[in-house]
Amino acid sequence: MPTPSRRPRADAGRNRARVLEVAAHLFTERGGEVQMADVARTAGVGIGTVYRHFPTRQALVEAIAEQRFLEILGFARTMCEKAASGREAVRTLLEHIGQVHEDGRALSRVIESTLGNTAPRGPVQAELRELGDTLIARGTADGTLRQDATFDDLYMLVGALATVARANIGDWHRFIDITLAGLEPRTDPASP
Amino acid sequence: MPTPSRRPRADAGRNRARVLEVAAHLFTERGGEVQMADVARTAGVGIGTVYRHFPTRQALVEAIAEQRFLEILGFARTMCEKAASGREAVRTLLEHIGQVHEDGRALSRVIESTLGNTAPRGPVQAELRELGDTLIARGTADGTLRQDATFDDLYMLVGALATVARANIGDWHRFIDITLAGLEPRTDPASP
Amino acid sequence: MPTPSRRPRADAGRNRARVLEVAAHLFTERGGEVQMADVARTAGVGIGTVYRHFPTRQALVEAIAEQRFLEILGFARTMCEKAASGREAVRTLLEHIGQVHEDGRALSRVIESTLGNTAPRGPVQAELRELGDTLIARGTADGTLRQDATFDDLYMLVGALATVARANIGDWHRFIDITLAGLEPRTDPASP
Amino acid sequence: MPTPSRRPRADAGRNRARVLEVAAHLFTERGGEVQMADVARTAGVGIGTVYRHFPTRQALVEAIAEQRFLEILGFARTMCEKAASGREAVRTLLEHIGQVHEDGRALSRVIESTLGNTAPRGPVQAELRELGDTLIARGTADGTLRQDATFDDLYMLVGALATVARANIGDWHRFIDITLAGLEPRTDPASP
DNA sequence: GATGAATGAGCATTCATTCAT
DNA sequence: CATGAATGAATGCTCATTCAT
Repeated sequence: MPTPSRRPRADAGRNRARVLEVAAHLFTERGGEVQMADVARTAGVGIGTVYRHFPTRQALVEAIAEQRFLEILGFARTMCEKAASGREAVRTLLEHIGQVHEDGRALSRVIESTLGNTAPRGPVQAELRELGDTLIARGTADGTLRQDATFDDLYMLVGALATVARANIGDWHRFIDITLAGLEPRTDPASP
Repeated sequence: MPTPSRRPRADAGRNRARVLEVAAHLFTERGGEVQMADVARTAGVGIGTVYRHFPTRQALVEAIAEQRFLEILGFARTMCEKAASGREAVRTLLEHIGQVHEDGRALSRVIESTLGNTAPRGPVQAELRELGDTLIARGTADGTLRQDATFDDLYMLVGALATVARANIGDWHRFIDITLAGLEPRTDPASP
Repeated sequence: MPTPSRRPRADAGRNRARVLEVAAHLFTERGGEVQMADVARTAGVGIGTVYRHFPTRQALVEAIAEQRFLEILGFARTMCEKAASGREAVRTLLEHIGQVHEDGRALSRVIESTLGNTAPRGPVQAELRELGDTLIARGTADGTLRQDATFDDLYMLVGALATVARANIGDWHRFIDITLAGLEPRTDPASP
Repeated sequence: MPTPSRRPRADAGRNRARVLEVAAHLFTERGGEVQMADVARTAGVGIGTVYRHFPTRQALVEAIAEQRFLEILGFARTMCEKAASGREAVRTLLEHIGQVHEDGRALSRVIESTLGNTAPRGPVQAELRELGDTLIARGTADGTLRQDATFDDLYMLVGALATVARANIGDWHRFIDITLAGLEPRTDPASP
């Protein structure tokens, strides 16, 4: 790894990145029982350094969560154009999110218990919103999603999916199937 | 109140019931910050007594959760027969569950963070399973649910619904709508 | 000491007294660098026990300070009647207080830096006030103190004396001399 | 302000003065909770620079205290000659000192808790001593102070006055009154 | 059975000081 | 000379659980 000498020069927040990476790793493997001191030790820095960059345990978790959002956002942008339809675009996104939560169950639980279900702050939030709106619009336009589908529906389903995937409540692929079926245009507007 | 003298009569597990009731109350109002000592004090017993009946905090939470399951089970039995169709029976059940979690958000969070998503143990589990199977069977029989709908689907959706309702992720009534739409018989076999 | 077995029965706050005694000792010898854990260890109890009786470091210091006040109060009552005059009664009191602060310099500093100059709360305060008033009244009545001497003067001088004695600013006996001379009846009302 | 470019000219100890000034300000306003980093930030320098000039927090406080002594010394020199008598000269000095401590209570406490009651080192000490001796000598010579009054008395009373003024123990003007009365020539040799 | 005092490992956070650049 | 990122020992406090009475 990029750690030539013990105390490089700390070019800007090189350490910050390292701490973040290490923390994500530890949370993923050991969950909430990870202590700030563990993070520091594993990252090879003093605990003070961890606190310089993340003044609170919660701040650290927030940073990790934001990083995750960014990864998902990146993936979503790439995939968005390749999908055959609006619904398939949503499906791909959901599958990715489900996988992220399955792969990082412990981390997911830490984020959930620390931040509740707070949406990301600032620019990320705006980008997320924009992306979601785009997907929904595409689906309603090409007729692969119900006309009344909204961003809020998507947001809600993502939250639910995260729970299903991280808590191992059932087969989250199946959850996506059912859910997307529920978002299809209603053939029979008056359900029997 | 029923505490005339210092030691009323120590009737069997009168205390157990009292502790359980008080604990549910406190968790509902103050969430996870409730301490075992609070429970004891509020119940008017020593903390040792609490531990006699519930050897662990987790055990106490489990007992509360089971009680909840029982209430839901009771409601479900009553409602089951009145519903117009299998799907409507499921809807009624889900609506009830959503309401329970909305009304007891803090308690819901405590249960979630303490027990993860562990299903109830013992007899309750069996009864729950039986009830669920019955509902699903009725729906597939009367054609108001997809033929491939299973108990596991229901279990998963209940878990997801609980999250949506307790974390306030969105409108859980809407969640039920989408979800039940997804469980309808497939008019268009084209979707995977 | 009255510690037959390791965990006697903790008759009421036997432990409380022990912790208080030990804490006073340690503060007297090592001053502010004493940690709560030290107190617990030295007292032979768990740190939780210390916190049970004194929920805060400040609370512990307050208790020690109050104890000191009580000792002084006790001494003052005894001495009050034996003194030849009001002024001599005040002198005896001041000498005692000076001695207490000289003997417990480090403890005095801890009390000062923790509580500032807060007067004792509750009943002790009232008793102190009463005693002081009595002394002043006697002195003004028998003509050994200035007619305009007040309790507030005494309170202020005690505070100043405490500083002189604990900080070793000078000879506190001399401070008392000067101070009492200043409280004598004014022979010459218009000072030259 | 004198910070045109990033590094003005680095004139000798221009920084030292700035840090000193800023630190005194901060201590006066926020007391002991001021951190070294606050001082650096407010002074617009790096924390390393603060430590270059004052190798220790205590050193910084000492420098501030010395500065104060110098101000008082300056005032004393001016006033000394104008006073009507030795006693009045002492009174004027004490009034000034009381005012300084009242105006800078928080700073006073910081100095006290950091330095205890250490007298200033080096030349300032000598000047202070000389001034005090002069005042006392004048008072004993013109008969407005007791013949046995000494510099140590004055030093002690100043220390006590500082406590009264900074801790708000009582009316420090009254303290000066009583104290000076105690330093008057003894009309009645009866008292010890 | 009941009681509640005692336990003590565990934890997040602070801040004066150092030193590589 | 200046900078400020890094350091890490120190600290007060919590709370589930135990056990002597």
